[in-house]
Amino acid sequence: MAPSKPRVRFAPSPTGYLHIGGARTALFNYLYARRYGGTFILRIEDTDQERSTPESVKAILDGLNWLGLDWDEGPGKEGAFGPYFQTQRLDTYRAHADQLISEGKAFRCYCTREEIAARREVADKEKRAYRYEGTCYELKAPPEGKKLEDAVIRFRMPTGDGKVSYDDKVLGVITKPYSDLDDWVMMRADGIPLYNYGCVIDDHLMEISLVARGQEHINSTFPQLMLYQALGWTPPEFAHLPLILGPDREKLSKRKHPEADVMLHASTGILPEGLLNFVIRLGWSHGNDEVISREQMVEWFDFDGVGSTSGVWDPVKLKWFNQEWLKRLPSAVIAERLLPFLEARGFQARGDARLEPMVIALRERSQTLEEMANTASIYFRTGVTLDEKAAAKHLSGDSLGLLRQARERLVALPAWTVELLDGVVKTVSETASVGMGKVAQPLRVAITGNTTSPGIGETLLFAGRDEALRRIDAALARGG
RNA sequence: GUCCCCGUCGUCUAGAGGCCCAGGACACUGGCCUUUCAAGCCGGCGACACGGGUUCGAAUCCCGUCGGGGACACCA
Repeated sequence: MAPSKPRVRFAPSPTGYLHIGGARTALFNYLYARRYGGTFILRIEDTDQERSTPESVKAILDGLNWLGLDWDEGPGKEGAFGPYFQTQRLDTYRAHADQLISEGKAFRCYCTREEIAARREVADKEKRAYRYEGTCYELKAPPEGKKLEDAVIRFRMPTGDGKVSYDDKVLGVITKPYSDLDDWVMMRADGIPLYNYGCVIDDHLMEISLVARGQEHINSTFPQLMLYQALGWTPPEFAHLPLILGPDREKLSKRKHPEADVMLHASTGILPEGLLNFVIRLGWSHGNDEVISREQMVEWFDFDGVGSTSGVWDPVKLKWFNQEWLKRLPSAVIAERLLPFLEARGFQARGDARLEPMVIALRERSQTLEEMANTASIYFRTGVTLDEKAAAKHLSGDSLGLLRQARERLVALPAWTVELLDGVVKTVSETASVGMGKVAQPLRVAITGNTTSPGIGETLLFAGRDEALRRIDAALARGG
């Protein structure tokens, strides 16, 4: 059942950053290839002259690299089926188009866009699919006033009441009558192929065995299928993946949804593991499993687990997944990834002994690296801003006395460890016959400026001996 | 408008005729734990769009209705 050595591809057009929908398409293709020992190909569909940019190519490669979705063939990994940029394959498209024309399966069309639009309008009004119907079919030479270079190349749709259908790996059999299809443009006058054309030529020549892409492409698979037929080629399998919808229930798009940008999430401290885990659960499942590692994804992924209903982007659940990975990944790894966020806040924490313990304490209280860095900043900074309400409640009256007692024992400590630090709180509270909270809270407010933080021993440790004592003194001074 | 796809808790989903008066996760919520906040643990709320069939029996199959989304370019 499982195809041996499938060849699959991700074929983005470089017209902006890598977006979430593309990332998921890439992920599914990647996983399928990895699971079955196949090949994952990255092909750049840069035929849109107006919108394609080298910067976008870089952005897409960067995005895939950040996600860890490495390709076997494609930019930077030239294989036997290159080149992998469509603009470098123009001769190939031209050659096949010429062949199709000579066989009467495609034709040069000299009509203006206006003429086409007008006729299409008439067809719409008469409630029938637009068909080119004629005039250019039999042309052996350009009509008066036109040149060969003016002609676009159109596919000549068979007439009659035939049907095209295929068995989608996700949706099952889908059929479309010929009468719904028109004489679509394969290639522009300047020799640039259009999507449906370039895609088929490349998929076949690159020996793609399965095309997995978003459901927005369902309708374009029919003209593509007709082309395979005309060329006498066996089409690959197709799997159309459910769409990812924005909070407004519309397809996640770059224009309307900022969260569609993969690297935006990187910048807010989402881990690639978290993003991938969230995204794979949108449209794919393996029983009730939620938190899934890369290894398990590779082991479990297949298209029979892909659902057919679109999923809504849920930033809350994304963060939950992210925290799960924050908690699961080795603390050293998280520490390393946290560094840039600390640097952005002006702190050089590399090599700081407090870093890893801090990660361990903070990852249970943070959903993103950004949150973690913000909290960690409190300890790296010099001085602290006290929250008025917290100070009023915990740095007044009896609390001040307890704080002073704690300070005396703290300075006397032989070493600054969590155990000894916690011990001080315990001793002071026992001596004064009060609950530990009576001692811990004033300390906490003095150190962090607020009433919430990790355990008091850790909090003191993170601030460091000198800084902690300074903050306590400041709090004491303030309280009178 | 035409064509295509889809329709289980608010959201992501399990479910492939009896195991389901529907299970898990997020969120929300009650409690436990506790030096705070988290984390963790225990509990609660909450859905098979609707109407017809088929069947001894339907969330699961068929038809219709309604609803949602997508595609209709010399963009991909």
